[in-house]
Amino acid sequence: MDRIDSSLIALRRILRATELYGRRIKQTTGVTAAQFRALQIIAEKDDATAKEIALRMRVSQATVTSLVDKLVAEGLVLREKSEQDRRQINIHLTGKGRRTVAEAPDPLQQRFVRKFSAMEDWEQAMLVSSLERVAAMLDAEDMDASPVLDTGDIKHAPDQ
Amino acid sequence: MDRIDSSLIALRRILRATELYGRRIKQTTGVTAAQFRALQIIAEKDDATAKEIALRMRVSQATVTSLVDKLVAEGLVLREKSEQDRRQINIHLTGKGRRTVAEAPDPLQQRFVRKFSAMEDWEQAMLVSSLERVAAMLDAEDMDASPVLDTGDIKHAPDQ
DNA sequence: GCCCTATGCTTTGCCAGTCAAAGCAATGGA
DNA sequence: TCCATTGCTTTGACTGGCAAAGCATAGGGC
Repeated sequence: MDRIDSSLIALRRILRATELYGRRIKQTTGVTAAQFRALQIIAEKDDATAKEIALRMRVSQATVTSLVDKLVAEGLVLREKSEQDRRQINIHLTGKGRRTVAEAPDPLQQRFVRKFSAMEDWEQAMLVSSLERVAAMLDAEDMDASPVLDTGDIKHAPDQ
Repeated sequence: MDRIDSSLIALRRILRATELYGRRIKQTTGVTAAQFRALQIIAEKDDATAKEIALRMRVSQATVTSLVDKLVAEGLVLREKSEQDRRQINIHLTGKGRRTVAEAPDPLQQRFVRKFSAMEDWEQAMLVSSLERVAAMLDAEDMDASPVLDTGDIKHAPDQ
């Protein structure tokens, strides 16, 4: 087994792990991964327009509409017409939404953070540089990825 | 920005890159990523049972049934009752299926392989060990991942 | 040889995410 | 005043995914 195989297998495992965690979360909690991602983007500045979310998530506006529909149904966000430009809709968090973002459990990310924190300094450095290297290898276009995995937010990861 | 953030961002970029590539392939080729993954598993031994595919892909048998339905509709595979155990179904490739697997373009994986090959020996080694480390951090259970990314197969990657 | 349980797959019915295309509403020139 | 543009939603469709129920076969145990 050569290194190319090994690296591809490892990548595949990473991909699969996030996929499986996503599914599990969908089943156990109310908010799904995609919905939560949208929620986080809104939470960053406490509100956002549909277009903004669509651009950040790299999905169509139609998709955002349906995601936001669900968030509204859950009482996590509210729609409100912008006063400046009444075509725009400001989507902003409710108290419940804010709480959800803050408290959302994220087993995958927590797991990562916990184990990462336990690593030696040099190991951490190596890992970061390797991951960034791989990311650069894979993504063609610019990406404004925020520090967010599919299903969680580092900023609020509880067990540090 | 600390290392945890950096590593999570990099991970997110990797995830997103594969996600976007998957979408692009879905749009340009007939087969979707999930369907192609199933096809590859079948191709490995030229045939497979539904259960086998379900286990390898970590999805339910019901899901496999629907994926195979689509592959059958596309004329890529055929279902055939096993002679040994008539409860089992052998799913095997057609000529078209074999051609599809062999020729399927895989920009993401090709890209990775090309860049990986261009790296220094020590860099390759570091990358492999880092990726495996991360994979181990993320996946709880054992995983028998084959050397296959979401959308392609290293065995047939053309540009070496 | 007959039951009964286990096994392998499909069917049914559901939900989420995603898009394209069409539609509606407001903006902002010309 | 009109019209093109912009921002969002609606509609309708497709894929992936699951659980539960159903169907057919296999294989013991008696």
